[in-house]
Amino acid sequence: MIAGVLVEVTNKSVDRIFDYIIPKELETKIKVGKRVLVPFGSRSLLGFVLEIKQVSDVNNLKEIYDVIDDEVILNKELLELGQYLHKTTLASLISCYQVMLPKALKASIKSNVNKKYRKVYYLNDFSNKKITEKQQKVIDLFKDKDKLNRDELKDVSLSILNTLVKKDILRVEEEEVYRLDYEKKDQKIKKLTSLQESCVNNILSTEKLVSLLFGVTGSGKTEVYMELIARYLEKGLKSIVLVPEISLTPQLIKRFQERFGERIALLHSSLSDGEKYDEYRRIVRDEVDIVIGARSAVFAPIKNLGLIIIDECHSDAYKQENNPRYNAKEVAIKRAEVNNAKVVLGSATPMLEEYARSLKNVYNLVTLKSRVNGSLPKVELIDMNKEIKRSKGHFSLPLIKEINSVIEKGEQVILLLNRRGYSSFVTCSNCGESIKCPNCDITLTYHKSSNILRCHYCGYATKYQVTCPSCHENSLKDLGVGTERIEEELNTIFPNYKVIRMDVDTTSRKGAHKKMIDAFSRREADILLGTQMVAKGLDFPNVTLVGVINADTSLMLPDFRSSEKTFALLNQVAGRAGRSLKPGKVIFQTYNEDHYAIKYAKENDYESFYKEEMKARKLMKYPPYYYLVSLNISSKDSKQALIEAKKCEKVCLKYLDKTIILGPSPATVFKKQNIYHYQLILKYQYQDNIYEVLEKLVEYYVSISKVNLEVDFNPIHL
DNA sequence: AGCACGCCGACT
DNA sequence: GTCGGCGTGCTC
Repeated sequence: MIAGVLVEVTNKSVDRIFDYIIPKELETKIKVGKRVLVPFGSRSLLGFVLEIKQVSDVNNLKEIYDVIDDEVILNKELLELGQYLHKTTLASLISCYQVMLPKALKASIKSNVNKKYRKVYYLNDFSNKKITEKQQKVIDLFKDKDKLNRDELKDVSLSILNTLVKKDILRVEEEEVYRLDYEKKDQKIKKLTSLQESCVNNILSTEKLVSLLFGVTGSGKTEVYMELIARYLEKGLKSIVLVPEISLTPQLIKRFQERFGERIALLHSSLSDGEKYDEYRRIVRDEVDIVIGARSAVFAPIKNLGLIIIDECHSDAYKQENNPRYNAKEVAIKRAEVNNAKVVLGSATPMLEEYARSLKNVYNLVTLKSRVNGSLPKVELIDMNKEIKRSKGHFSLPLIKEINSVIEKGEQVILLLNRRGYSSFVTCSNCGESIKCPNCDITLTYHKSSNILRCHYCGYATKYQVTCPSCHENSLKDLGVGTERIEEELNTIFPNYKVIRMDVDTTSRKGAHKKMIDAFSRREADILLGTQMVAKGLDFPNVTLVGVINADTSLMLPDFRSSEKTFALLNQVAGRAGRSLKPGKVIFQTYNEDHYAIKYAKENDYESFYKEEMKARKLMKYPPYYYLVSLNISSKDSKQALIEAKKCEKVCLKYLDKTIILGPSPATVFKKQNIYHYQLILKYQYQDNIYEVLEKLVEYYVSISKVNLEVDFNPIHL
């Protein structure tokens, strides 16, 4: 018998099936979807068995060394889903399979993630054996149990146990354990409002595959999700809940655990590889009813899948920005089709694509217009063009006043620093030069705590010095605003208020995020200052003021979605205020009072924003009116990169007759890790052959090792 | 991707 | 004469 194996090498040139002879002794163990160890050239590699057959076209086959798994890793659905990803993203098939699996189950010879075991002791017959007093005490512990694990025997010294084992009174076995502990939570079920109830019924009764739950912040979308999950469970159907990584807060997890107890699996980046492996195995073993996780949780091989919920469906976090460049929303819809399941998208600010599909009746539109508690907070705009003169640092007088009055009342404040694209960098005030990475074409980011400048692309780091390398004056200054800087300003303006700073730097340590949120909800601080993180999904009833330091920085990005992103961010952060009985207030500081994204965010007027933005998209031929594809052509040799980019343009011009082709132009980051990047943008409405043509093009570049072509369908950024 | 093979320069 | 640079080509 012959096995067709896809090996672990993530290179297009070997991304195909290699045939191997199955040795007799492995014939019963080998199955499609299991991992095997095979000889490959001069090395040994892991690979997935994708087919088992009688004959091969290749002679001189080698033999499979070994089978790795007892159970199948890639079941039928995952096998097909991988093929689907491969076809729709043009990424290598092996990378499509790897992305679906936790590290422990990827085909990788280097992975050392294993099951965790602990010792369990069983009591044997001990009649007519001599037993000391201490030993008897241990035996007494077994009085109504047939086994005890090491934790339950932690008061007993190991030497006593060892003696008992030697005397054959106790028997030891290794027992597999899960690493994650679940605190038992008291069950809480909130009664739904009649509005929420009718949303649930609407979604349950729709014929449509996808429903869009369009609900303002604080309208209780999570309650709707939980009720839907419960109703599906009554039918024996299970659910996957996707949440953007950044919104997957301990608060949210706790709410689900209070409702559904232990039958939840979490798949989430702050878990260790071992913990993820355990959670994955609980899913495979059918020990959970609900999977909650970030993007890749959409691949969770849960049985009897009935419902996939995608919360904050406007978030760009559902798109993977490296290969395979898939979008979890599309995968969810694909899985729902295959499993005869339903998809629920939820957001207060849906992506234009999603709202447009709902208006066209492709999706079932369900609206949840009012808040559970009270009304939406009042938003005030501060025109920083006028206010900057009387401001202290980045804080306008009205914002300072408001912060004071709120904290005097014993209430709390959230401050958002809209930092996108504006991280802290260093510029020479003499010659105007800013410090760039020698390998990549971007400015280095200044990290104050360690006093180094670091490149976010390649990790290059250098010590910060005041001497400018270009004009040799001592004039290098730290510009741009970071949360650290704002924190300092806060400490100067409000020396008596306690501030918690939450950003990538302060939350990277495991559990740090949860600690900060807990501390803030216990009112151990007056102000929570942070980046996007503070805008997403947090629920603090005592927060009555939300301030946005710089509402408009994200408008400046060279990105066709910048208005949409700004609107969504402002809308969300505003939603953090006044979530309980106390009314909330929101202040946006801005230099662009009249921009429609700011104006409609102030009014909380999604529909008007939608109409205005749709006009712009139509005019500029952007989604949802046009589909986009971005091609990235790269090479160590910048000239060759351009030559090949022009070649690609020619091919597109020739075969893609109904497509608008832009470029080639230098990519947003032209030089990255000493490789030069050119970009082509394709825009089309109807172009049936586009996958075929681009697949051919990708194939062609497999054989050209000096040049690389990457294709991104429906890119989020350009 | 790795790793072997192979063909040229600078060293004990 | 040999060590080692990295360009090229192959992996069932």
